[in-house]
Amino acid sequence: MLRTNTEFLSYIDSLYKDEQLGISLQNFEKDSLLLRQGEKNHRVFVIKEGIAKCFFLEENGKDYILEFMSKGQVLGEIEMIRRIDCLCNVAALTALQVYVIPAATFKELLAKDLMLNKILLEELADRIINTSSRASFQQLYTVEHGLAKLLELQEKQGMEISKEDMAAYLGITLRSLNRALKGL
Amino acid sequence: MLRTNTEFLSYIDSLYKDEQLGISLQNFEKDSLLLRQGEKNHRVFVIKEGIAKCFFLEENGKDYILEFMSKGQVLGEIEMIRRIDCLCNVAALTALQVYVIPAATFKELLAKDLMLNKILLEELADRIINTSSRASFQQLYTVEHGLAKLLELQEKQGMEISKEDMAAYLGITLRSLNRALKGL
DNA sequence: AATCATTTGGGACAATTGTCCTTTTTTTGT
DNA sequence: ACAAAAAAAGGACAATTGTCCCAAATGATT
Repeated sequence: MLRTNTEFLSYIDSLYKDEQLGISLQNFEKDSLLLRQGEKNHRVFVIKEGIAKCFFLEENGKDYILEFMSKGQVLGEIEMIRRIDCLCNVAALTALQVYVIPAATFKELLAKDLMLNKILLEELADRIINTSSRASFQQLYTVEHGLAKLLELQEKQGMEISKEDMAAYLGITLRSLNRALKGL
Repeated sequence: MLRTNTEFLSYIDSLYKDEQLGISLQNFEKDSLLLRQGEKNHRVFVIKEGIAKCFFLEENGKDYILEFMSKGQVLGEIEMIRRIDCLCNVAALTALQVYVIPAATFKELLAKDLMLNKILLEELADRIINTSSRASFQQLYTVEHGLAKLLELQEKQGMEISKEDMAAYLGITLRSLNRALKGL
């Protein structure tokens, strides 16, 4: 649930030293938006420190949190690979330090660097496993099952999530979350 | 919803000619299982003709259909990339003709062929877009919205799906599907 | 300490969905 | 054509979830 990718982090750490590539470090404060759903994007972020959330804002005003991202997670790469506008919003849940890779650099590496390709393939495959397992689980089990799983993960990661975010992660209302919490 | 990938199909078409690679063609009859959730897998399939469904079978006995796959779609690649047992079941909805790529060949290509890497990255990125958008939509909108969208897609693809599969795709019971159909 | 504003939790009712089981329709075999 | 079997549809009730709104708790300000 809190995704990390140490391999990607050390890969990018070493690329950072090569000044040719124009990779920089940037800070975002808590609650700022790194990517805004539907807008153009021209860089790729890799989280060095902190936690972000990726979420859809649906037309009916409801949020759905896809993932919580931490060390070594890439942001904006899907948009770059598929040449589309931002799929979802990405917001900083804590202060963030991120590597920023310019579009040109990322595309060049994609076209030439087998190591990047390998790491990305593994990351995307993993996300598919996660996202699809979760979709299935959330559709076919009760909210209480989903909540129990979420609390377990949260415990294990030692991470605290606001109730609003928990509800958005489960795809339910706050009211239902409160009820489910009682029921445990 | 009915995923295809013409680029992948022509790529594999040309690889097939190289006999060194040991890629073969195989037929599956309607309703047969290509991959069984939880079992080991040692090859990658690419659909040349026909339609398959990927679905989870949850412990409570319910099915959730992830995708309907057709021409040019890869099966088993995630398992190969992440070295895991089959994530879900894959069943033939129509008679199928598929290319079969041995594990060794696929891994070698992964390690050396930038073209394969590129095509796969684009395919996986696209699946993430699909799966996550759908998860969000299904969680945050009513069944009727989801059904309307499904019927629309089905119409557009000129594909017919059994009611049981429609329900499994929407993650609801047959009873609920029938009710929703009335409601339109 | 008192007041106001903001956040958090829950009551009441309506709407949605699941479960179970019966009824209706379709298919199959003779 | 008809009976038997199988598949599909729907009724009735229970459980779950959402909506709307109010009450309690918390926090900031004077």
